[in-house]
Amino acid sequence: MHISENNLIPDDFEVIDFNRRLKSWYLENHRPLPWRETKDPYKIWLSEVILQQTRVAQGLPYYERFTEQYPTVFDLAAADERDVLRLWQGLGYYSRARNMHFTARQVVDEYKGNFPQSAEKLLKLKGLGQYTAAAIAAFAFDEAVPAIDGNVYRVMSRIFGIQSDMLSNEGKKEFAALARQLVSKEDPATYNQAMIEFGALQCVPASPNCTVCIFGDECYANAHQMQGQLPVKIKKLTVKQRFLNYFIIKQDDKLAMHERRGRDIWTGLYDFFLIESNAPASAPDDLAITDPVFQNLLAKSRLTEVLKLYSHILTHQRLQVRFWWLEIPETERIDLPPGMAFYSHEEVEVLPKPILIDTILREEGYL
DNA sequence: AACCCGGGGCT
DNA sequence: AGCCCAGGGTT
Repeated sequence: MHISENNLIPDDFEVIDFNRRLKSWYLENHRPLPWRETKDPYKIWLSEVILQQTRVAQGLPYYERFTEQYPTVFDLAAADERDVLRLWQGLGYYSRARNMHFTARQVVDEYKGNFPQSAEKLLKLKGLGQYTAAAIAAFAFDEAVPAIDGNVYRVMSRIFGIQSDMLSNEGKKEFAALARQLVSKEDPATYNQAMIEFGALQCVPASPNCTVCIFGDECYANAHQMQGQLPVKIKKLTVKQRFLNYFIIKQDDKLAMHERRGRDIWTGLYDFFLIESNAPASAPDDLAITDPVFQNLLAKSRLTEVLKLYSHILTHQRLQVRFWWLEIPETERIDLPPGMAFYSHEEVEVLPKPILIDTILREEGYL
């Protein structure tokens, strides 16, 4: 295959024919998903944010709950962030929910509830990057822009033999240039759905069945048996090991919790009094706690160790977590560490929590 | 450009 | 154990 200088598409490659066959494949093979049954930009936006770095099977129930609880952008804008995060609990990447809530309010306040109708304008909104802006523009407003997600990178790199690093800025530009040439001007909404679905169902990451692929004849990866090498993703990920020691301060069936703030993990979610250590701690003494408030707390409480050690894996961190119960007698008057407050059983249930915190409360029989 | 941000499922 | 997932924000 010869590739001309200003064109990533081989001279003998027919874009119109490619689009026709892709669309035909999509109409026969696509999954019926609820966000494909609507042109409502709000619901499309919601589905796109939920599905960022999240599989359909995992995101689907969340989409159903969100559209029921917040059917319009006005409902989401009127909600408390805490309730939005609670509904998001378990999906991870919680800044997605906080940004979505922020942007819902902006769309209501500045745009009277009407989303901007082009990818260029949508891109200015917080939480919408190149992919999501293009997806909403194409799906809701039929703009002829390519929405390039992980599936699409894979499909393009394999069919056209693009070996640039899809994670580098340079590589992204090359893929974007190719995608602009491919996108259907007649039906960009179906084109984009089809590219994504084709990557999800046919051109899968591992062991694709290329013998039944409609593009098997012209696919570079198939011809060169490079399905396992494409797309090229060069990532430098360092996984940090952390040791978390949680003290669940309990009095009169209430738990002391506080909202996490700052730039660490789980911002906006609630957890317990936490002491991080550089090595595993087998007893509170190992932690060399000098905080007088906590020392007083420890002196007046009954300490119970949770024997099970919890390991929690994040993309970039491996958490080794130990919990202790700190039960304060009902008659004891104590001060909590700064920022912490007691929450009743019912309140603990509805607070947004990291899945790890929710898990241990269930395993300990509290929830 | 590099780093940070969750959780689940599959191989 | 490593990889992937309808990525985006911050610095």
